[in-house]
Amino acid sequence: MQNLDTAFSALADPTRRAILARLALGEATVMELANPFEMTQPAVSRHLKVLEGAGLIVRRVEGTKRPCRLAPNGIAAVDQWLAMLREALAQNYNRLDEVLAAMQPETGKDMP
Amino acid sequence: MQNLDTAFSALADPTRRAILARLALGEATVMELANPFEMTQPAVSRHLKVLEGAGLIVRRVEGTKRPCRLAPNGIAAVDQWLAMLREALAQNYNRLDEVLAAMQPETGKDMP
DNA sequence: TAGTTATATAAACAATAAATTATATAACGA
DNA sequence: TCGTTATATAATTTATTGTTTATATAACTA
Repeated sequence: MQNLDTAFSALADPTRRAILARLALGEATVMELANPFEMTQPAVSRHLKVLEGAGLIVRRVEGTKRPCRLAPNGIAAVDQWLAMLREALAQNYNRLDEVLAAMQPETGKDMP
Repeated sequence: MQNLDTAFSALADPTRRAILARLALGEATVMELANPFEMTQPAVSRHLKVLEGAGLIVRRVEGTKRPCRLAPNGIAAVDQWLAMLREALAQNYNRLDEVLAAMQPETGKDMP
């Protein structure tokens, strides 16, 4: 699934996660994002393009500025996929529970 | 945070996600994982190494086999980070709610 | 012990990605 | 209109990643 590829690899970069964390506080322009990071403006522009392509942020036009904000449903696909893993882990845990419950409680056996 | 880097970039590869999805059904050896994918065994071994390095899977030794399974808390860090984003989005949504609530309800205006 | 099976590691290569510098576009303000 | 500000794009370089083939290790099996 292409969407998951782009979303996860967008999230894999620490600068992009920092940008998202900044946007969690509210809208910001490209320069407002570029300043705190020791990084050139073109570099930040590219990161924003990646985040936009992954559906994690949206931008509007305000004169010469392009304020960015978090996309409301940006992490939906990622959440859904991870939910599958979580569910599988929970089921495995339950299965382990069953195994432990089914075991004859043989006295004196040391079980880790 | 190094852990998030490795976890997210491990999840960014579709083959590795497919491996995790397979392991969601239960333990599997390297060859059991390699067969369904049209991919050589060394390639799968490398993917498994990446997943193990990211803390997403664990392996045990069973004779000459190395069965893999999902790591119980593998996605904990990822979950936690994404929870931050979700919370931020919810807060932004509440803020929007406040704005809408504070607006004078001018009659006849069409509001989406 | 010899052969086979299961996995890991190394070397090599193509493709991708992140960064920088330099330059383009386009709106604003004097 | 001219200079400045905000952002985007292009070209280039360096680093990383995913893959394959070839080879190594190590445990079963006959």
